[in-house]
Amino acid sequence: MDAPASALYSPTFFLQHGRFSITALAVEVAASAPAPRIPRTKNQALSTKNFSTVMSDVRVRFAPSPTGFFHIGSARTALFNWLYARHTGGTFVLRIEDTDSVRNTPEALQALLDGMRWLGLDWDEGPEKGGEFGPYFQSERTGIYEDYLARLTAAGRTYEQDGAVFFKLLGERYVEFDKYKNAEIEKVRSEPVVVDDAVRGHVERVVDQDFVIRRSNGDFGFHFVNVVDDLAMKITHVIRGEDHLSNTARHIELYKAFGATPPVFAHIPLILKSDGRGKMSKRESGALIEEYVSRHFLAEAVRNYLCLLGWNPKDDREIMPIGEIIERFDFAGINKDGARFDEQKLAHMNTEYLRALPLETFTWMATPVLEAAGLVDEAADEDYVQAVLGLCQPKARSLETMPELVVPFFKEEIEIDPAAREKIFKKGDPTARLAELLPALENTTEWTEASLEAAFGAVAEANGQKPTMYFPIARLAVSGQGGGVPLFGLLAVLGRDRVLDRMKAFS
RNA sequence: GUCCCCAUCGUCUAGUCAGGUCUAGGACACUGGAUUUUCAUUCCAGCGACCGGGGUUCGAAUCCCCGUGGGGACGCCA
Repeated sequence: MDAPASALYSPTFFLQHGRFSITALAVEVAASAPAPRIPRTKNQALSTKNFSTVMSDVRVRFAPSPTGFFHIGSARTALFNWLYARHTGGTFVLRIEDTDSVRNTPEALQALLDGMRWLGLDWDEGPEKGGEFGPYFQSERTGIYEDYLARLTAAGRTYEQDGAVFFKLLGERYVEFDKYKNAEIEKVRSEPVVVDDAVRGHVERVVDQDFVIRRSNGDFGFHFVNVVDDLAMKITHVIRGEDHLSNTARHIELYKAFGATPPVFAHIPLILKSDGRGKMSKRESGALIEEYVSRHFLAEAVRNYLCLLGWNPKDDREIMPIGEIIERFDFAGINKDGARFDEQKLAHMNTEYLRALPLETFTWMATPVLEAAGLVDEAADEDYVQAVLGLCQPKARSLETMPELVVPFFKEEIEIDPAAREKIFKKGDPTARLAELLPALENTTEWTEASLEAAFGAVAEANGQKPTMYFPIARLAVSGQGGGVPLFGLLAVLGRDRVLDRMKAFS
């Protein structure tokens, strides 16, 4: 944060260092939104326009298996691949590993594609998009696998056993008792495979057992199809979770058997549980993208947080427009150790993004949430809604909690919060204060924040009280709550009739 | 059990590759103040870490070794 004094107030400084650049984010979000007040759809695409990239030969892919929901770890892997493609001006391929026909359903695929779109991860080749290296569903690529298998067989690198096809390693064979498998296993003394990982550096591992590339039911195995597809689709960089690091040696053996040069591998750290042991599993709270969609998180915030889970720009920047992240994203900034998932920090980022939104956009996003809560309907006065939300935005923590904040504005029958009520009554009878307030408010000709504030001041003075004496009482009577939006904004927006009625009704 | 990867505040991390500027910086969380005459805003401060032990060196968070701890892989799952 050290900057020469002269640079302190330059726009550049703000853009590079300050939270001020959050305005740029807001603009970005706004730009991605359709015209204000059109109901927000779930799959609002996030704009990634407005930054220049140079085309390159880089080809990366995200290859999920659509077995249910969109896991946060998968999303982060997709995100890193996407970032790298956009950073290099390369191509981002989406390939669906749907070889397991039992677990893969159309709904699962839809959930995945929706999640990708929600996060703004657009793919250049893949489902619904096509491309010259298709098909992009593994279930439709059997012919290709047959061809590649034939090549391996022709080279004498396969054999059949129990109806399955095995990949045959090169090297001297011996039999050993394996404690883990609790059986005698045939092993191979093979040369260590070297992986020059873009994140982890030089890694060596020995593959000492032949492995299945085609199951006895005819399905091709993961290692085989993965390598064949990456080869056939001319993938140049494989960015995936560290759980695949030990598989990589096997994959490289296959590349070598095909006489091909392996792609660059980049193994990214795993996302670990918030507490407890091990990696984040789908059962963990907060593990699924769907959860953030349904809780009305801002996709930009989730994406920004995910970018920082395992990668960082090496300075103290955290909240950044996606264009800046794309510009700065590189393997050098990727960490090696697993990162625990911190929902609180995500929530904080979400709040920051929410507050930075232009009011129009904020209104456009919050309205459906209020509708879902039954507070607002089609007939609602748009100006009133926007006035209310204008009051709320600076105080809002999340869209999810907006309804409880705005209840007094949209429900005629307010409920008095017992705890807040008790706090007030402990300090003396509030109805006496209200009685002092009422005539003054009834006589207030103007109904603005300023005039109301003046009226409160006059009442306080006339009764020898501090104005603060009246504030919490008025708030409780009018909203039923002990906290919330600023008092005079509350009174002004609520309007004279409602305020007076509620004060009179309060007991 | 075997192999691979990793190791800085409670959490995410900067600093490590090219050892000194690190009495270790930032963010979240937490605690305490201030300001906002009310408030779920804002500001400030505090708390708080180099896993342990050996080396190498004038000097180590940074390099080496050994422990320990954490993570992952070892399927006819992907």
